[in-house]
Amino acid sequence: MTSRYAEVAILAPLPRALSYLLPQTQADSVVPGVRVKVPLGRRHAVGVVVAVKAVAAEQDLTRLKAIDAVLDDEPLLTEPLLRFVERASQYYIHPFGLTLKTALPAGLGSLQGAPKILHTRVYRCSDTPTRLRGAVQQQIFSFIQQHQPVDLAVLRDHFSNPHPVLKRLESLGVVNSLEQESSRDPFGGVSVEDDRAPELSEQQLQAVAAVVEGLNAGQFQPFLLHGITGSGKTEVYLHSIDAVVAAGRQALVLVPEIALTPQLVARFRSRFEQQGVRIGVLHSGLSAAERYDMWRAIIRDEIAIVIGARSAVFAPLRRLGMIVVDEEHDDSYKQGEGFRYHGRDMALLRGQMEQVPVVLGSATPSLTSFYRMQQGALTGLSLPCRIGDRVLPEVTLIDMREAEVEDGLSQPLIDALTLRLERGEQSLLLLNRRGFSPFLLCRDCGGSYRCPNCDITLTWHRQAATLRCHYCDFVQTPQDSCPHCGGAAMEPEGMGTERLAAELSERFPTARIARMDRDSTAAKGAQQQLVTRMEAGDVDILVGTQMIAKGHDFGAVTLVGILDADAALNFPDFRAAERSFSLLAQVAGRAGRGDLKGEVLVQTYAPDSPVLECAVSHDYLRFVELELPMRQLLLYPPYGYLVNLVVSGLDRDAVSGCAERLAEQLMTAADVEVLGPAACPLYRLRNRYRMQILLKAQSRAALRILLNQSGQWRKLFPATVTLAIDVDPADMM
DNA sequence: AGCACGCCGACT
DNA sequence: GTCGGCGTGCTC
Repeated sequence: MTSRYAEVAILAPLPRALSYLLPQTQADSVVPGVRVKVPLGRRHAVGVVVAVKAVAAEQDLTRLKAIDAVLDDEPLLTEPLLRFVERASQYYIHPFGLTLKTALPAGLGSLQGAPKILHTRVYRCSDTPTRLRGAVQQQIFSFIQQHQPVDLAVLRDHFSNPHPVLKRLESLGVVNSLEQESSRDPFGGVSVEDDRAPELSEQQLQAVAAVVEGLNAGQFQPFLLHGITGSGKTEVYLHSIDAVVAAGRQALVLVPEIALTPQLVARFRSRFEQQGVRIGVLHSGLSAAERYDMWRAIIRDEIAIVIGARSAVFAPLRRLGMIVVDEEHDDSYKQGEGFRYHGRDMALLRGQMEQVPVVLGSATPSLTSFYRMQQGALTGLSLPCRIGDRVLPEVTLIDMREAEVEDGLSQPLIDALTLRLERGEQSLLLLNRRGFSPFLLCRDCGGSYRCPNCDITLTWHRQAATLRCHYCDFVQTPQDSCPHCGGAAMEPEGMGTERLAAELSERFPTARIARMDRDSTAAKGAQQQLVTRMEAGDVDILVGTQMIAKGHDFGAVTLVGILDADAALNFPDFRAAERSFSLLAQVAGRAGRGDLKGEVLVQTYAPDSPVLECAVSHDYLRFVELELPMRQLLLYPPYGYLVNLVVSGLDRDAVSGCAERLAEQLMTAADVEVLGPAACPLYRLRNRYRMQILLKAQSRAALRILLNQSGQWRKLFPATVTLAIDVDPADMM
């Protein structure tokens, strides 16, 4: 008998997988992809089996401990998926076990408190009754007949106390029931209308044909679908996915944050569910148990199309046929903490490993993707026209240095809002700062409330009557007097969405004003409710953060106002211009999507900024021609590759000392430029001091060689100082 | 991540 | 003399 042992990646920050003997019982259920409980030191931990190996003759296994128990009946990951996660962990220099923990539904890494698999009773008709006594019996039977299989929970929703009747029907032998694993309905039982595919334009047809060709070729092929807002990118996805499904394969659709795009999900459902094609969603709005359900439904091969946020790139589809990354330029694809992966880049890696086409779609592609298309690494597909030839909105810059300004609103914007109210048309106002005001200022000493853990002022939330830190979770209520000098008057200084909405209400007392930001949409369903009100025309002016820029398609909006266009422009970051341009282009695209022409007013203190000029003229290509040479000059992406090393700890001197020592050691590296150490723009965050060292190189290989030694760097540090490695950073705050 | 081991200050 | 602080190191 050949003995075997298992390689187990513990879901904790261990540098490598550990070997364990198979358990006495259920040894055969130890297969790659199942979770196991293993002894680790003097405690127990959860890990994922990543390989089962036969013992080589010379190996001594007597020192190995044995697996305690197998935690899953079926693997949670397929073998190709395990290999993909492993590659991802190598790319981002992140421990395999922790990477797995991020990829898997939350809660599976601990021994207690893991999400439960729910079981429900499901009813079906088994016979046609000769005659049923009682109207209720008849009603329930007909309901089951029409909707079978029917969940008990659904019957409870439709009938009061159906249980005794169901028992009776069962004993009559006309229905039967089955205890089965339930998939909680992620759509909350909402069904959608059937939707017919429209005729495609010539360009759309060409794009679909190219993708389908890639699909049929059965090989990795990356596309960049560049189409301005309203040009019909979604139809290209839908038609391509139609071909994927027809070929018996599955599609993965990534969106920046799915909770923000209920319309996209509804469109997919209406197009596919009538054909019996099941759609699954994975996003942060789901509970841990719901995600776990969805994950299991996917790996059981019950789902043909998965729509999800960045973590859905790890969805355990077995017959993946294509990956779509919608709004590929969006920053929310990059995870900012822990396993700092980029959903789009991982989609490309997975597509490469599984030999399937990957479609990146955007109205304002990331400069990296656009450049790679120019270089031929991505195949370009272009949709240059808006559907129905709707004209782009007219964009006007308002020079705030010269304009008459009241409460943060310039006179031209006030006039434009007044005009929309008179005409009964809707307006959107973008102000990318939530809360009432960014701080409370003392009139006597000029002091303000600051976060005790971070290097910033506390934002005043008037409605909640609290001061909050937008970086850590610190909350406090203000005192009656200034905390510094005891002065009486602390007054709100600066403008946030909450204040803007309040001031608009005063200025336009009869207007219906709503606010959409993280605060006003925190409650479950609040976001959808806002969208519904907006669509029903129950809102005249919608004030919001960048949330209003993404994914919504409000037909009756004819005015978009951007209050502080410079905010994103002045970010201390090489991507500031790119981010500004795409945000402006996105919001501007919200105007005039219906039959009415749109107008966009942009308030700025830098009206001569070339970035704004490009946005005004809807000129993406000119923006690219402007920005790429700057990147090239400084060897920033896409011309160079970056890795940001963030050293942090509670002790200021220990942090800077470690950062200095690390930088010194790095200086010897070949072909890698070492910038810093420098204090991070947010020097103190969550009570930790933070320094960064930016590595820049012309090739990934040079960085790779350097990063291979990163295991040793941590030895330079005491345990109190931590090093975070951010490969391809999206920002450097 | 846990969890134990180990080496320096304030207590009976 | 010990109790306990947290800094360091290991986990098959």
